[in-house]
Amino acid sequence: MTDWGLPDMNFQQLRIIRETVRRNFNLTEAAQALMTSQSGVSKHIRDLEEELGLEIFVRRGKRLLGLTEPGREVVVIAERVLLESENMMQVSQQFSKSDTGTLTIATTHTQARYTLPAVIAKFKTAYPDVRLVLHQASPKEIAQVLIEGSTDLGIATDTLEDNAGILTFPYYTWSHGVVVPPGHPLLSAGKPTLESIAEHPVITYDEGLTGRARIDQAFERAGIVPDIAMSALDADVIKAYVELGLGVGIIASMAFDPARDRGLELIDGGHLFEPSTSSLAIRRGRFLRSYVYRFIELCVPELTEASVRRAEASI
Amino acid sequence: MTDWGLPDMNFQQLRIIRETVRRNFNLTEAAQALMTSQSGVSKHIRDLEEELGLEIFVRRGKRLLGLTEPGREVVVIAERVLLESENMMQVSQQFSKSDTGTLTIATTHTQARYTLPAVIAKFKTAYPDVRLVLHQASPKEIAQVLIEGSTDLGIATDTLEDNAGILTFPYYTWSHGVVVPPGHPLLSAGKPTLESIAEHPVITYDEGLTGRARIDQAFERAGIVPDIAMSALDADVIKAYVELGLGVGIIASMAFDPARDRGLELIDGGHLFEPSTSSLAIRRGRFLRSYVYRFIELCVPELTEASVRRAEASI
DNA sequence: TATCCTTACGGAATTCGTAAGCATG
DNA sequence: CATGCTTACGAATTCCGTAAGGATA
Repeated sequence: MTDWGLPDMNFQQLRIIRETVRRNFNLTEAAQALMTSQSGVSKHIRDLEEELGLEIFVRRGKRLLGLTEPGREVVVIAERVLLESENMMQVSQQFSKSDTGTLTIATTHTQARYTLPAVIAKFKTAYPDVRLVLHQASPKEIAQVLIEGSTDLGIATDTLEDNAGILTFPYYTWSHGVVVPPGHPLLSAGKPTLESIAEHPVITYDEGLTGRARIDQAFERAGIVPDIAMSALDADVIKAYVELGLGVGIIASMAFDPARDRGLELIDGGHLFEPSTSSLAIRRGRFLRSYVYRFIELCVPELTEASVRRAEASI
Repeated sequence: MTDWGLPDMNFQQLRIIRETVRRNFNLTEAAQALMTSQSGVSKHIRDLEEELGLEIFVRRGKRLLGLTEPGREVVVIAERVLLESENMMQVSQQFSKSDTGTLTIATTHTQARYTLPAVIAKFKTAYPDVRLVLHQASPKEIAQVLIEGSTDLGIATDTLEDNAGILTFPYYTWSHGVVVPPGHPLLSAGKPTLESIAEHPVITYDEGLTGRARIDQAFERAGIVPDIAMSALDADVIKAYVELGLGVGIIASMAFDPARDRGLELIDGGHLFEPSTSSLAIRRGRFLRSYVYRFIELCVPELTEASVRRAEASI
């Protein structure tokens, strides 16, 4: 080419440096993720560096170790470019196939199992041709797939990372409850207290999940150290062990279904634990198909497309 | 290629649709502007349309007439992508050659001739290796080259178009003055009034230039219809004709230099005309080399890089 | 030694541009 | 009929992937 100074990078190069960063500077992995060859990846990086006239990556010998100072800036811009290019595809499909496509939701077990089914049922009848992908993940993973751009919507209770690229909206507020087998002493002593609960082994969520922080907080404030006999990733597991008599369970109250969970009793815990709020989360700057907004509206009627867009526009 | 759904557009395609819009949908011109062939342009557009699965341009037969509804969206995104890709080049040069490069300023005659020389002199000593390009243009053209991205900084007095993509900062405030040949009757009658001025033929700026609106406004409010004997693009021309005795001139007062303009006298007009404000303007979202910020600071010391960036970040 | 990056090189795919064909005003 | 867009097709360029070479932990 004639060195005319026009930018001559290409999208593949940008994808490659983005992926290289995501894969911790392992070109082999990056190549696999992009379904291409290492050699191509290597060359593309060198070409881009040459074109920009600087080194993007810090190298020791032949290994890539990290980003240089300018490299950090370059990657940030590359991510913006790629985000917009993906938006372009989305916008196009919005027009060409407005009610078909894929809605990808990353969420925790609790939401997927107890909250979303009703919403999803409604959504499916309204948009039968939208393929729904439910990606079950931890809050941290949810934040990651959001910023990566592989997910439209994240739904979780706990910290969706205070990442500037992620925008959250309150979904609904709930509190924990206590589940016990029928005939359990806690059922006959009036409203249970933290103290009375702590007399039994406790089974609840793993750390960082479904408001576990609220539970720890409550006991800590009361100066009580409960005997956490077991912790699990989801309420179904907890309930199963409570049913076996291994202890009392503390779960999100919406995870209790009187009809299904006949072998258990739920005691409201609103007076014991701070309420938790589950949130909807989207990637700032990502174009969302109109049905994504419809889905959000099904979750929270006040969250119209206009209001979400407005929130995104503000800092 | 395997139709894997990954975006497979390239920058050239985006440049082409952007340029096609700018050239009023004339592919021949767009091709020339991008230094490539019409056929390539034509094919690239069709390829992109096929990839996106929609028509970007409205066609009648073989002529392109405008943008389709989705086309408008696509072009907006394309412009963002290209803006960012250009930013990437800028950022790179910022690092690789921090104090060399080009500063492109689009401005009107008045600024170029009377205000900027002092600033530019200072700038040149501070940044001897920065090439300075002064693009003299009308306010409307200035707005255009700013949004096009071919200019770093715009400086003008009059409406820099209320384009959302352009960010303006007040530069300095000034008012018009009246220039007359020595011995002119206006010099001996105390402070001139609009009435007394209107007794003579008036020579001033063309419409839309250098605060001409303020002049018209003043006369109109006073219910006076001046005899605009001649209008010109710049003060030098006006002064020349005033010197020939064709009338009294109304010019920006900073365009009068007592040392140079010995054949004329300036009468202050601050009591007659509303003051005008000249502005600095930049393209929102465009990365500016650090020396551009230094230049702005030379113009208005309070306008530091940080404050400009802050203004840009806010809506 | 196993992993990982770079370079070399041949083949595939894309892009480009000339030229001819055709539509529009 | 002059301008402008499209298509065709050969040439130039770029991109890709295999394979070999060399560096690193």
